[in-house]
Amino acid sequence: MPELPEVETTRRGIAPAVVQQRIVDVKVRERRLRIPLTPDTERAVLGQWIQAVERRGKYLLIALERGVVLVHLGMSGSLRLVAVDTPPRRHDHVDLVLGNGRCLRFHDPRRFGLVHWIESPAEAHPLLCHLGPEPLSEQFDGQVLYQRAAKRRCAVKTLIMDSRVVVGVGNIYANEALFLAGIDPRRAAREVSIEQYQALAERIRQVLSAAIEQGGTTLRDFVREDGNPGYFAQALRVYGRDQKPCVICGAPIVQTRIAQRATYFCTQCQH
DNA sequence: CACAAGACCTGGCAGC
DNA sequence: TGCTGCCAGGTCTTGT
Repeated sequence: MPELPEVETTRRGIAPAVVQQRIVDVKVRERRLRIPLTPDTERAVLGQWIQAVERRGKYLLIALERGVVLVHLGMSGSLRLVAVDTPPRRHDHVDLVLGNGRCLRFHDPRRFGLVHWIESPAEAHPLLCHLGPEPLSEQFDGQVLYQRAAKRRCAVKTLIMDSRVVVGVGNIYANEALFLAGIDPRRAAREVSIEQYQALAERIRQVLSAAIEQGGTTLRDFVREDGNPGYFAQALRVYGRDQKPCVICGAPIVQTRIAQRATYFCTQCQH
């Protein structure tokens, strides 16, 4: 699913329709999410006005008058805006029914995602308080990566996917950014130079920004708030391209596994 | 502290 | 047409 660009695409899609709306009903069809959805969430949320829709890493924060609804899309989740009378489909677990006759509907076949109400301040919540900087903010650069890499023998790919180091970089965009930066994903994090980390940080920002502009990457599950896919999949240079020619040098892209995750790279272009 | 591996789930697909 | 096994965009927890 959803890495940062898909979550940001969802945020931008739903915000105009839900901000300044009142939650007039909450329908829960499945409580067994990553965090079980308890009745106090419904009780707390009902009748409140939505103030804003923000994002922290891959979490969506629906800010209410009192507290915040945290939404995470896990691997297979999506949020859609539908008319109130739209019949639910399989795996449509939660509806927030709004005063304007629309409904924010959470769908997640694998149930790795969550919908969870918390009291403010959200930043202090255990799910959010250890998160690293936002990759598209001023707080993030090559220096941050280099410092955090200091004692770490894990692969550089694993480092940039660690949400305590930087948020939002999932498996697809980690592969893509390392390709664009010309860095072998298997390299030990502490062996990578500051110059290379500066290039890598720049490429992470670039690939995430480009993906947001395209509405994210749809491989199978992800849909935008209007039910349409994102279009960045066609721009992927290495992810999913095992044995296909490198777009730079033509050598076959190689697939391997790093920390249990599919990893794609060009042995000619990445060192 | 750093790291690897397992756990959580369902659905889609390849191969037999 | 089944059935089986493997794979998938993400974290969190456990054990070394």
